[in-house]
Amino acid sequence: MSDLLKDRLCECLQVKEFKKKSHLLREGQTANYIYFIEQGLMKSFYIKDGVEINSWFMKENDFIVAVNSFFTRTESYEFIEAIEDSTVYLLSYNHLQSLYKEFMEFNIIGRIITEKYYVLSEQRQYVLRKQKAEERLAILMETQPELFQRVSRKDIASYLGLSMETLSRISSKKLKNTSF
Amino acid sequence: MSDLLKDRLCECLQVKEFKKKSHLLREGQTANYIYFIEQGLMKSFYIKDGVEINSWFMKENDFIVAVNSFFTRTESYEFIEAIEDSTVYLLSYNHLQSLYKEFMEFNIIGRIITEKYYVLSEQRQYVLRKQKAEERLAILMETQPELFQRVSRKDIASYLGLSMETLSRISSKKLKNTSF
DNA sequence: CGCCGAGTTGAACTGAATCAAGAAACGTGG
DNA sequence: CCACGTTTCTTGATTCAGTTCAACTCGGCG
Repeated sequence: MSDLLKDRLCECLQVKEFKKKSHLLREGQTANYIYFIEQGLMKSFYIKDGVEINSWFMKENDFIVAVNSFFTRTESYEFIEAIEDSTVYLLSYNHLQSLYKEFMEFNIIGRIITEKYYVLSEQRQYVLRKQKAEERLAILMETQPELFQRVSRKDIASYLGLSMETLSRISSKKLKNTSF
Repeated sequence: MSDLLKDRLCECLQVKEFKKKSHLLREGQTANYIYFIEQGLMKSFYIKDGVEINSWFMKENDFIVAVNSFFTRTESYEFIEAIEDSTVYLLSYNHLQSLYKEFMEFNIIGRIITEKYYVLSEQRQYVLRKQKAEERLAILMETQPELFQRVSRKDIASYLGLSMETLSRISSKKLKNTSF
C-alpha cells in the first residue's frame, strides 16, 4: 500500500466505541458502513417470528458488514449488535467507492478481502447443510472453540439452528461421553 | 476493459463442452478452474452419508467455481456436475492470478464479480435459515421459478434441505391451496 | 434484596425423515 | 421403434430428532 493511499484511508476511517448490546445496524436501515473490529465481538442476526436467528459472529481483526444491504444498497433484514464492549473502525460506502476509484491498487486489497469472506460464507453454509445437530456443534467446537467462552448458549444455539434446550441437551450428553 | 486485456483474456480462456451428468470437478480434486457458463445448467453438491446435498444451481451467463477449494487451494469437498449438455469457458487459477498481476484494472472486475457472488451466497444462507420447508420452497419458486422446469425434484429437494418425499407432499398441498 | 434473563431438565408434541410400494417417465440396446 | 430396466415421483404408514411448554435453579445487575 502506498503512503498516499494509507493517508487517504486514515482520513476516511472513523473510530467508534460500541457498548455491549448496542446496535451497529438495525433491520430496515441501509448498511452504510463496513466495519473493522479492533477490539470486541459482534453478532449478526435477523428476527423471524419474534425470535433472533444469528447468522455469524465476528471478533477483533475481522471485517464486518451486512453484506446484502451494503452491496446491493437495499434495506437490511439483519441487525448487527455488539456482544462485548467494542472498538471498531468505520468506512462508509461512499468513501470505499472513492478509494476504489482513486487508488487502483486498493481494488486488489478489496478483491482479496472479499474473496476471503466469501470463502467463510461458503464454509458457514456447508456447516448449515451438515444436518445433524451434534455434528454442527462438533464442527463449531473444533473451528471456533473460543466462541463458547464469549457467546451465550442462547446465541450459539440460534447460530447452529437449534433451540437453546436442544443445545443444552446435546452439550451435556457430549460431556458425559467424553468423560468415560 | 482495454483491448490488450481483452486479447490476453481470450488467450487464457478455453472453451469446453460438458455432457449432461458429466463432472467438471470431483470431490478430492483441487479446483483449478473458474468457469463461465455460455449455455447450460450446473449444480454443485457434496456427498454426505451416501446422499447428494446440493448447494447451488447455476445457468448460462453465470460464473461457477468451487469457492473453498479454488481460493484456498485445498481439496474440494464438492462436486460440480452438468445437469444439461453445456458449453463453458474455463480460466485456470494461474491464468487468473497472472491477469490480476498484469492488469491492475482486472482487479476491479474481479472485485465486483466476487462481491456479486458473495451476496448470492449470503442470500442462499438466509433462505436456508428460514426454517419451514414450505417457506423455503415458496422463496425458491419466487426467485428462481425457471429451476422447476430444468432441475429434477430430487435435486430441488436436496437444495432446499428436504427429502424428495416431503417436497412432493408440500408441492401438491400448495397446488391444492392455490386452485381454490 | 429482589428480579430477570440464562441455562437445565423433563414431558408432550410435531414436522420432516425414513421405509415401503406402486406409477409414471426416461433412455438404452436390441 | 419398441421392450426392458432404471430412475423419478407420488402416496401412505411409521419413526424420530428437535421444538415447545413448563417448572425450577442459578448468577448478575439495578
